[in-house]
Amino acid sequence: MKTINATKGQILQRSGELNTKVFTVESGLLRSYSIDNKGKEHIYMFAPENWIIADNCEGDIPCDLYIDAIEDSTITVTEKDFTKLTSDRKSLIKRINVLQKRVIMLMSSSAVERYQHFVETYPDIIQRVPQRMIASYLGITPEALSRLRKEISKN
Amino acid sequence: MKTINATKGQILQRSGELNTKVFTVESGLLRSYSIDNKGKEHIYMFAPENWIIADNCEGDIPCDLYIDAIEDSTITVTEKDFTKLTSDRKSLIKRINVLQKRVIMLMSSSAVERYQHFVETYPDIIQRVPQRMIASYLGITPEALSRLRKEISKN
DNA sequence: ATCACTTCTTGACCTACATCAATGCACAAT
DNA sequence: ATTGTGCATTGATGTAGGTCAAGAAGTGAT
Repeated sequence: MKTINATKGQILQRSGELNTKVFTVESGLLRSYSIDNKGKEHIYMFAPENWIIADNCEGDIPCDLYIDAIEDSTITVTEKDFTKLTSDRKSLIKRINVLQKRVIMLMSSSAVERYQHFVETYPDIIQRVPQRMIASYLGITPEALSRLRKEISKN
Repeated sequence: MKTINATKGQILQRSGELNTKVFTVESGLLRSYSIDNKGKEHIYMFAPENWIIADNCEGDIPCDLYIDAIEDSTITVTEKDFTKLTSDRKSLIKRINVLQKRVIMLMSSSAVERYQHFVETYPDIIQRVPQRMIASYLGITPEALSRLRKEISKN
């Protein structure tokens, strides 16, 4: 654990990095964001004084988020130590990670992409619930899901 | 902590309830969802076997989510006990709660509503970041935010 | 003072998805 | 067999917000 100063615009973490750290903002303002396949930024969160900001991935997994300073900031940086976590806290962090991906997807992916991601991630659920519920989970109407499936099956 | 059986369609928790429980699915399938002001359902999550499902609010706060059974299910029900939580776990749960609200909003609220909610929730952030970043957080373009602010200021 | 740079705004047009309404289809109850 | 009920599909049309392009206004550097 150490304390660093970051100047406005300085990037502290890039998407794809491993063994990312946890940043605690002493003063200033940080943000985390992803960049989609069209190069567009999507802000996941802002972190002013006393907030903690990090990508909620495990150490050996490449992270999804960029983190940079919106203002000149003072930050303490700590290692993630998953070995020290209770299984209980670990599962909370995993849940946060799932939600992080969901938020990013809702902001940056089309209905087709969200559907395909859902099918890959929860193939078993698809078999067990009516389509209108999948639509409701994806944030679209049953009509839209029906049409989009038709479109996908053509290719 | 007790074990119960729920039949398909049975509602286990309604939006607005206090002191909501934590449900662990032994067998079957549950879902949690919110209902927006137009009466439309938005599914927040599915919970098959071995998943835990709950509204991530503190005991004395009215919850946002309905929970019901999509299949006949066997579930263990436990009390939330916030007094027993480490502050560390408490803050993870709070973060999950914030993300829960964000996911629901992204699925069920208009850009105007999301903006107004942001202004109320983070009035300080608004002062410190350029509008285009607010737009990026809300999941809209800077142009859309500009127009929407103009519209709001008329009334 | 001027230039470069960024942000915000505005206009014209476009598109992904919503809404509304009708139809077909499967399965359960009588 | 028939009627009902919920789900999926399809068509026609509507709309929130996106895209692209052009100013306008502020800010810092030289």
